[in-house]
Amino acid sequence: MQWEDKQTYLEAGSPSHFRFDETLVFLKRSDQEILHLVKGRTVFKALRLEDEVVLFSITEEDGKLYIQFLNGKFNKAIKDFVADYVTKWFDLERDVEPFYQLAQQDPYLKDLVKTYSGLRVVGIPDLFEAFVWAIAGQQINLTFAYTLKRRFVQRFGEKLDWEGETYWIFPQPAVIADVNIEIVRDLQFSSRKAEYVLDIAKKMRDGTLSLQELEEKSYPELKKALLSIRGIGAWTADYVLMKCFQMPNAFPIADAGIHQALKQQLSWKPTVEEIANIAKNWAGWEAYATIFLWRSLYE
DNA sequence: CACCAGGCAAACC
DNA sequence: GGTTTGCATGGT
Repeated sequence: MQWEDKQTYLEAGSPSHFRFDETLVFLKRSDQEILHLVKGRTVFKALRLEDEVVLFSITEEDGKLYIQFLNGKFNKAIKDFVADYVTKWFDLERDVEPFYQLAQQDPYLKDLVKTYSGLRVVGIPDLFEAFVWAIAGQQINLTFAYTLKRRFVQRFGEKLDWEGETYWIFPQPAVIADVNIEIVRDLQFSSRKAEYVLDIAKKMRDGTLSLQELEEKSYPELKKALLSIRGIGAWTADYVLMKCFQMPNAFPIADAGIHQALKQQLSWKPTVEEIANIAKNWAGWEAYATIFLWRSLYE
């Protein structure tokens, strides 16, 4: 992904099989989302890197993507960081042509890839955020999961006020590592989930768990490493591999949403074995099959 | 009022 | 060892 430096903004050609408007649909799916703001066809987001907070926007026009820096901070380190973040966030670097090839021949995907053509994985590049979101969302409905995330961010995160809007930034592990667990429980995290989140925050603060170290590993090694962490089971491991590590073969097969989406096509609820069988045809692209199935659930 | 949600670990046979 | 249970609350 080549982002061209235009001083106060970056520009890149929109990749093929990418529809910015599908990304926007995903980003707008909850009105409780406070980690970004969508206005019209533009996304606004704030990020912290070291000792600076950067506010930027992303939009698309005439087949080109633009990242605009809004609060006067755009040195090279910031530009590189934000360009990398956005590239991962929207999975822009992936050649998804092979997925479309197989999906067009697949009975469960062929209509979906036509209807939602250009949909990509919208990731969670921040590892700690990915863990917290996945753990918070275990075994509860998405509405309540968003409520938990919003409370967590508003209680522990930092914010940037800019031209009448508030931009929240997800808290760093070091902040969460030292909070009283009772405060997290008061946000209506279960005791277990609060423990998981604090354990992970401590590991990340202490450096015994880090993105750099994990990035070196292959899929099976990485999954094994994640499964050894308390609170991370098979579903969460694959969810994080898909959303943070951008692994197209990650597949949270026990996911309730996958089961529900396939149930609508089959008119009965498939077992995990039946899904594994169906998914043989998706080899290497299970994460992409998953997001199209999820997409079919919100009309 | 049941039962299910983008599950998991600990307790229990 | 495989199976059951508690967690938290909102939606249907």
